[in-house]
Amino acid sequence: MTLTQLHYLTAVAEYRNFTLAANKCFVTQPTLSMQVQKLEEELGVKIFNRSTKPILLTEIGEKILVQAKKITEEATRMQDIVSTEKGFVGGEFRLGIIPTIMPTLLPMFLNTFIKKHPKGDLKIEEFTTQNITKLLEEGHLDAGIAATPLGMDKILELHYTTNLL
Amino acid sequence: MTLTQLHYLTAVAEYRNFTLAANKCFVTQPTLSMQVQKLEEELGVKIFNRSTKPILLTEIGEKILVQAKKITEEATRMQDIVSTEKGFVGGEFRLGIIPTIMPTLLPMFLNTFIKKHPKGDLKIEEFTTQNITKLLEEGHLDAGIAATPLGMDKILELHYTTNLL
DNA sequence: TAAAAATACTCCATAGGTATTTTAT
DNA sequence: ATAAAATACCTATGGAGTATTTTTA
Repeated sequence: MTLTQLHYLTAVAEYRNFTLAANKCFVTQPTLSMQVQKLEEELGVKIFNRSTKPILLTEIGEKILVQAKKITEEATRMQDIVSTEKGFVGGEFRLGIIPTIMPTLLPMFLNTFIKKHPKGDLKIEEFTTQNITKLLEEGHLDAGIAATPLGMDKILELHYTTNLL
Repeated sequence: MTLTQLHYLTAVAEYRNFTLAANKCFVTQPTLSMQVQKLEEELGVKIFNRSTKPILLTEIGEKILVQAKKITEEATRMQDIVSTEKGFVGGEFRLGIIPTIMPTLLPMFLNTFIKKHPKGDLKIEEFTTQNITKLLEEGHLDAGIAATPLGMDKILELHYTTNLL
């Protein structure tokens, strides 16, 4: 039993369709099918009833799904725990923000940030969207909140900051 | 992050010694060391302080260990859930046993069985060792308890029954 | 007959092993 | 000097992909 198999199992249960679940997991359908089969084999039971039109969980499959979610949930928390701990060792965290969304988005962000980084030293400054992206590239900001019509390309470049939020 | 890595991590934390932990996990010391290193690399933190005489967990390592135990515990429960469900769906469970060990081993077995299969319908009959192996092969028994000088080969043939006990 | 899951292979990433070196008491 | 962890290298299991063949509504 692997964590990957449990993720696949959860996806299939959610979408009730192997092909669709495979796409959502960014793997091919045979890969996902094989892993679910191996899990079923290891546990010695059928988790899904493939005969029905929308695939359905077997009786025992329902219980397996519940447990699978518990495990993957705890596994996710592992990453959170480490991120949180790592988050406040660096001390200062510099956030750039555009004036427009100050009153709306900032409270939401602050709420999340304070929960995750109670010891964090947060510095907030107002900038234009252009300056935020520039300062991020230069390393003068740790994160930025800006309007998104700056292109998905740019947003993807910031993936390394997402786990800090 | 894999469940195996979490098991290794737990073992090292318990024995405070990579070599000893490796033995307990039935792998070699380099294998275990590498997996712990990969976990540390993935999480981006040192879990153990190797400089101290008996290896010690780092501050963050302590928190990681707690979470690792939660995850592996839930993973173990998965097996239990399935075993329990499989245990009583078949209804009757036929156990062959040799007279010699009736008074000694049977109580131990019963204790385990009842815990795991509260709804199980257990049928116990006395047979000779030869008959037990024969009846197992023929499918007339679900499990047997016998003296082990019948050769490891025969015992290995019964591996599919071990998780029922 | 279409859409979806299962098979049959091929490939390669990596868990695991053996041998050795490095590092700390 | 010695016990233990790290490193280097090799092997092989199995996760993932492509192509194809069953299924079943």
